[in-house]
Amino acid sequence: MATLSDVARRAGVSPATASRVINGSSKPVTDELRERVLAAVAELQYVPNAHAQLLARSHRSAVGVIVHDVSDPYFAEITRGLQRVATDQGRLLMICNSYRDPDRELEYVELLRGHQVAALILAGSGYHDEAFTRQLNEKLAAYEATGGRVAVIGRHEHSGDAVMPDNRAGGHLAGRELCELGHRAIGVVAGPRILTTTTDRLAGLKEALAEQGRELPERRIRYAEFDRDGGAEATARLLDADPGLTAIVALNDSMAIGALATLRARSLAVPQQVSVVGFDDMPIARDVTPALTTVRLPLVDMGVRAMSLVLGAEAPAPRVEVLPAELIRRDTSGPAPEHRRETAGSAPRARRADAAS
Amino acid sequence: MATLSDVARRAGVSPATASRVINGSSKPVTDELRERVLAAVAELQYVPNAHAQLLARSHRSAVGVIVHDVSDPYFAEITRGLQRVATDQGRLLMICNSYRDPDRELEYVELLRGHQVAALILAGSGYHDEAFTRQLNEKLAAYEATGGRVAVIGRHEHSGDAVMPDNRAGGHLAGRELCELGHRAIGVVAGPRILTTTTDRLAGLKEALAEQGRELPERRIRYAEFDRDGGAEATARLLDADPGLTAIVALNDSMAIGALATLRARSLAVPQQVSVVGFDDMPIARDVTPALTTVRLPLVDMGVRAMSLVLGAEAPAPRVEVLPAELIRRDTSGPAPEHRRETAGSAPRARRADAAS
DNA sequence: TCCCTGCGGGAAAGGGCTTTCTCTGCGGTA
DNA sequence: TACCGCAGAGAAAGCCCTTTCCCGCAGGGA
Repeated sequence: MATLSDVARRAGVSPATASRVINGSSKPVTDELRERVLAAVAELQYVPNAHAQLLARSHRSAVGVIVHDVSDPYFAEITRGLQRVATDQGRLLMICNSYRDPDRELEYVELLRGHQVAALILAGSGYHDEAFTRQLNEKLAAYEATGGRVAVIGRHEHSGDAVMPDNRAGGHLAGRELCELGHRAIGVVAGPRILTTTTDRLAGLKEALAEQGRELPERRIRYAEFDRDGGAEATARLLDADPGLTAIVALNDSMAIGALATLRARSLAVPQQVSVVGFDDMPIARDVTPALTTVRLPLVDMGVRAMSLVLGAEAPAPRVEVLPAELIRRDTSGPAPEHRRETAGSAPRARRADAAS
Repeated sequence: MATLSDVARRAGVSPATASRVINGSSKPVTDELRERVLAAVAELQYVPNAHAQLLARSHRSAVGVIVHDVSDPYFAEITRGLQRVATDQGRLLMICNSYRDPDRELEYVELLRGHQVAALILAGSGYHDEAFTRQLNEKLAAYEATGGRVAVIGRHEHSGDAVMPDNRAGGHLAGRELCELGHRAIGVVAGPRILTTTTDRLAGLKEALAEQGRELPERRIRYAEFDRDGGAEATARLLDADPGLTAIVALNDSMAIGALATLRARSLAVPQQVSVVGFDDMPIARDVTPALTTVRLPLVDMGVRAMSLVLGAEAPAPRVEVLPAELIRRDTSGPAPEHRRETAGSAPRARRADAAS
C-alpha cells in the first residue's frame, strides 16, 4: 500500500505538506505544490490509512450502535432514524448485532470503546438479570468517565439519556381495544420472559384487563422467541390448551405473523373467529392478509431522537424521552364472536386505505 | 482513556510485558507479573485502542462488505451467510449500505480500503453504466494489487471471483411455469432498468416465452423501484394499460407484495383472476396470503460461498460459482382463467405445508 | 571455575498519520 | 540600510500499540 510519504516523495514535498493538501487543512499551500500532491495521489491510488489517521487525530467521530439484529424490521427502522441524523452530521456508524446475547452485548461495548467511538447507543429490550445489568452499567460508566456519550433506546437499566417507547401504554391500548370489542378469552403470545419489553407490554395489557375487572391468568400467556416461528409455536400451544380463545395479542408483529400462520393452518377465520393484535407496526403489517391491527411505535423517530441526544449538547441531568404508542386498527381485529350478532347491523369498519400505494 | 503504559506503570512492569499478558503472547511471563498486569487492567478498565493495535500489527483481518441495504431481506439473508463464515474464522465484518447509489459504492470501496480490510465483497446487482463500471474496476484492481482479495455476488462486471445466482434461469422458470398454466397475457413488474439483475431476469423470462412462440412486448413491462411501493405502483400502471392481464411476474418478492396489495385494492382475486409470481423467496413470501409462488435463490449459501472464496486459498484463475434458481409453487399462481374450466376437475394443488411452524 | 544456554524481562524501533514548532526568505516599514 | 512580520514549507514530536532485539541472570556441563 502506498503511504503518505510515498506520495510526498513522488510530489517532491514533505509529508506535512502532502497531509495538508489531502485533508484540506486551513494552512495555505501554493497551488503548484497542491497540484503536484494531488497528481501523486491519483497516480499512486493513495488512500490514507484510516487507523493511522484515527490514531493521530485525537478527535473521535464515529458512533457505535448495538442492536439485537439490524435485519429485524424493528431495528431496521430504528437504525434508519439513527443513520439519518448521523449522516447529516458526517458521522460514521458502527453497527453491531448482539442477537439478544447479553455476553455479546458486553463484548461489543468493549469493542466499540476500543474503536474510540464518540458515543454509544444501545437499542432493544433490557434483561431481567441483575448481574448482567450491573456489569453493563459498570462498563458504560467507565466509558462515560472518559468522555463518551451514551443513550439507550427502550431500556430501563441505564441511568443516563434514554428514549423510551411507551410499551406499557401500548399494551394497555391493545387490551382496552379487545375488551371493548367484547373479547373475554384473550391469549397472549409473548416474547422471552427475561426481556423487559415483554414484561412492560404484558403489564399494560394486564392493567387494561384489570380495569374491566378481568384478569390475565398465566395459562393464557405463552412465552417464545420474539420472531415469526416463536409466534406460530406459542399460538399453537395456546390454542391446544384453550380452544375457546377469541383473541390473541402478540407482543410483536413478527410473532403476530406467526400467529396468523397457525390460525390459517387450523382454518380459524380472522377476525370472525379469532382476533389478532400485533405490536410495533412494522412495514409488512399492512401487507399481510388480513392486514394486521397493531400498536404502532414511532421507530424511526426513536432513532432520530436517540442520535440527537447523543450528538447534541450534554445535559446536566439525564433526559428520558417517552414516545407514545398508537393503536392502528386494520383487519385482524373485530367483535368477539358472541357479540357479532349485536353488532352485525353496523357496517364493517372500513379497511384502512393504505393497501395500495 | 487509560493507555497501555498506564497499565504498565500501575503494574510496575514495562509496556512490553503488559502487552504480552494482555494479548496472550507466546512469550512466557511469570505468574506474578501476569496477575499484577491483569489487576491493573481491571482497575483501570483498560481497553486497548483498536486503531493503535491495527496500526501496530500489520496483519489485516477485517472483511469489508458492500450491499445495497442490509435491512432488505434479500441482503439480510446473504449477510447471514457471510457472517456465518466470517465468525467461524474470527473475522470482523464491516458492512456498508450503498442504497443503490453508485457513487456511494465507490466511496465505500475507498473507505474500506482505508480501513485496511483483508478482503472486499460486493453484493447486489451491477449497473448498466460503462463509466461507473470502469471506475469501480480500477479501484478494485488497485486494491487487489496491494494484496486485497475481492469477490462479488451477483455482478458481472468484475473479472475476479464471483458468486452468481442464476437470474436468467430463474426468469426462465417463472416464464415457463406461467406458460404451462396457460397464461398468455403476462405483465412484468420490473426493477430499475439500469440494474443487471433486472435485465438478466427479464431476459430469462423472454426466452421462456419465446420458446412458446410468444413474445413479451415492452408495454407489458413496467420499471420501478425494487421495493414494495414500486411493485404496487408498477402493477397499477400495468393494469391501467392492460386490464386483461392474467398473470404478473414481479422481479423480486418485495415488488410482488406490492403487486398483491394493488390487486387486492382492485378486488382482483389471486390466483383465480390474476396469478402472481415473485422472485428471491424471501422469508415473508410464505406468510402473505395467498402464499407467494416465487423463484428461490439460495441466498444464505451465496453469502457462505462468497466469504469462503475470499478467505480461502487464492486461485490462479478467477472462479465463478453459478447457483441455481428453483421454482417454489405456492398459492398465488394457478391456471389462466380461460383454462380454468378444463382443469377445474383436478384437485387444487396442495398448499405447501410450511405455513405453520 | 568458566562458559554456554535459555529464560524472563525491558528498551526501542517502528506502523502511518497529524500538528505543532521551527526555519527560511520575502516584502514592507522606520 | 536595518529590522520586523509573515507566508509557506519542512522537521520532528507525538498518537498507542506490537514486536524484535538485546541484556542480565541462573543453572548446567566441562
